[in-house]
Amino acid sequence: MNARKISDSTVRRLSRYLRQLRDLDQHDRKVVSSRELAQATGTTAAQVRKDLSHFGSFGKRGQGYPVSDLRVQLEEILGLTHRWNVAVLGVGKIGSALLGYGYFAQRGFDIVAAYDADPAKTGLDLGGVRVQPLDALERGFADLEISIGIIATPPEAAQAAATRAVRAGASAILNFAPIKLDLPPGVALRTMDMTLELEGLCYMVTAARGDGEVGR
Amino acid sequence: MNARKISDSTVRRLSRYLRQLRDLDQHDRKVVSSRELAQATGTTAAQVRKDLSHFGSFGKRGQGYPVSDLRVQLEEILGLTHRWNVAVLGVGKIGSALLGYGYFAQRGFDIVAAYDADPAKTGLDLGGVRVQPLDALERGFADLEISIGIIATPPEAAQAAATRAVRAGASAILNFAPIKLDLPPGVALRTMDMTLELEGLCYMVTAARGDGEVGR
DNA sequence: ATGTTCTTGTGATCACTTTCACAAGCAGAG
DNA sequence: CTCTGCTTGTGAAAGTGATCACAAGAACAT
Repeated sequence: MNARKISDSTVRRLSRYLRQLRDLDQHDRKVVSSRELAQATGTTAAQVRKDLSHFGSFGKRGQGYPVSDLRVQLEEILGLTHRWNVAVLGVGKIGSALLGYGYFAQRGFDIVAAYDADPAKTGLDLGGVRVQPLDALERGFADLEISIGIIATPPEAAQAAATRAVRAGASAILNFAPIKLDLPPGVALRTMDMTLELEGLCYMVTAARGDGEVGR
Repeated sequence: MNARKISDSTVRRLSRYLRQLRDLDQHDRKVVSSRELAQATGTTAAQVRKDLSHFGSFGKRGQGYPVSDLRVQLEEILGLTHRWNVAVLGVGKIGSALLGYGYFAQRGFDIVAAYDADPAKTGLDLGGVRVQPLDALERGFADLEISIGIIATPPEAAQAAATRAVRAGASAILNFAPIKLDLPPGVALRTMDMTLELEGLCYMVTAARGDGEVGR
């Protein structure tokens, strides 16, 4: 078990499986087949089995997978057995929306700090978190054991903010700024680029005209 | 030129090239090499050339690519020669943040309508757009020629909202709700799932402990 | 004209993912 | 105990995307 290199797309699917499993578990379903899991998450049964097989053998032939056990296993694999402390850097439109976004806490992510370069924002209480000046970042990351930084600054400030967060101890960055971030190796990075996605949609719509089909 | 099926990842990269080209163009750079474009967007020179070669032959050997021409070509390929009208469905934390997000307009996307099921929100003015009840959706999509719907409702309402938007004429959906949407074929879909990305980061961080490296 | 230097465009190759197909195994009925 | 129906786990095959490597130009200097 425990294979070497698991692809990004596999990890994403694992997350989706977990989401579905939590739901099934809450409804007291005991067992689920790869087929059903696949249908609910938009993939194929074979893909589900391959994905899981990278980490072990969790199912029973002829029966399926035990919902509760598999849920726990996936939580362990994904590193979700404990809660994670998160900081938001940049409290503009996006940043403050994230501070009020309830689903993070529900899924084990606690936003415990918020920082902004604008002194006018210092002290603001947003969703129970008080906005602090950037200079409080190092102390905050250390004291609160923050391991994930969410970059929600304007693009110009994003690189500096990310670098600073990493130096202060962040081991992962979720970036909402529409730029490429350079981070030291060993730091995990995911970028959510909204205009990029919108442009992707435009391509699909435009390319579909005259053509037959459009993406999945 | 104009190949059959262009992969999602290629389209994403094209968007990044375009972003860089717009920047270079504004700074009056005339020519750029695949190497430089690659470096700025986080890929390789060969990849840049392959990506572009799917659509034609835009460069000059020994010289590079003409910045302004290539910019226009990419805008045409991606379908960004005209502006796009967008509607936001669901005006909670995320929805209202999007209404105030300036970079959309800057990149050619105009949010021209916002809808919410909650009557208490009807009439609110957010970033210059007045929130309307869901029942005004069909009229709005038709009158304003809205082709992209952004789903920012709670997960329970997302599928219904998306279906309704599509029936009202949307040809693309950008989904912020953490669920799998089922849409008729021919409708383009991209999902931005924040908790999914956070969980991906957790995996990387967790898997890295004991192991050597962590994903890019 | 010729040579030098540079960079594109692209077939070939390589690496990685997904899909296929089926033996292995479990449960329940007869 | 054996037979039947069902589902997992997995090697092999197919498919897809990324990388390599190099011939084909383009500009400029001599």
